[in-house]
Amino acid sequence: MVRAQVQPQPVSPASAPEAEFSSALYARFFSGLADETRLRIVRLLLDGPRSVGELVAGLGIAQSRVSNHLSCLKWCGYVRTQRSGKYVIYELGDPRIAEMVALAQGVVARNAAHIEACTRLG
Amino acid sequence: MVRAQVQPQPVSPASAPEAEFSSALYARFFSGLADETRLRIVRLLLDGPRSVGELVAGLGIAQSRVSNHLSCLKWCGYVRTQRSGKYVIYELGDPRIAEMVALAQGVVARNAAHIEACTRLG
DNA sequence: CTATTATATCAGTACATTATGATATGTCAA
DNA sequence: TTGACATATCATAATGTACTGATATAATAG
Repeated sequence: MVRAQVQPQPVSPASAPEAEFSSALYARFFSGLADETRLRIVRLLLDGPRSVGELVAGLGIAQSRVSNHLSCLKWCGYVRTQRSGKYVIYELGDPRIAEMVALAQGVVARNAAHIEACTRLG
Repeated sequence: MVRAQVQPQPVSPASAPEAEFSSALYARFFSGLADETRLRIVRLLLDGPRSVGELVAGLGIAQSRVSNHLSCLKWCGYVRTQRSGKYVIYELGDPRIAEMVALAQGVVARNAAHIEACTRLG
């Protein structure tokens, strides 16, 4: 990730025709949560909107790294932004994100040992 | 992915202590769905249990490739297996998987254009 | 306008994941 | 047994993604 050449652009509302299921699209979407840093960001945002600086502080990693991941999350619709003076405030883009994380929590809890031992991913 | 050296092993039931949230673990879990092939497999299994051969036929890709992805999905708890003679039958490992996919559907539909245009993932 | 702080972008490199093809293992039927 | 089919594993090559550090853009204060 993190090869940002283009900026996320606002998409005209309701432009998506109830998406006939494209696995490639969904895979890309889930990739948004398939990274530890991005997941930590989403977790922080579950508690409410945060500026980039607050996220950088909360995560304890380089600003450019955070910014790149935020950009990625924005593309996928996980977050949206709003400028406030010289700050940019990020917040979750959809209430269903929280639900997805909650559901995952149940499945992960049931399989934590397995997942931990997995030799392929992450 | 697909560097299988070890076999998924059964985990003692209820061995996970309601998981204090580990982002690394969750990221790994979501990685399970962050691949087009694996998502196609999950979709096929939404319709019911399938043998490996049926999945290979349905996907139209190499058997070893399917097998590797299945192994991956098994680690993460997305699927479970059951041998039936010389066949191995795969089925979804948890009803919450279907819910997660359904939720994602809503968010993706809302952001399809964005995600499609994303230059980083997938 | 200039300096300062906040955020975003990018090239290069390091690293991780995926696909392929060959081969191994398991099951059954004859 | 042996042969045939079903599934799993693995090494290697190809590809994709993440991190770093430098720099660019944006907004504000002085």
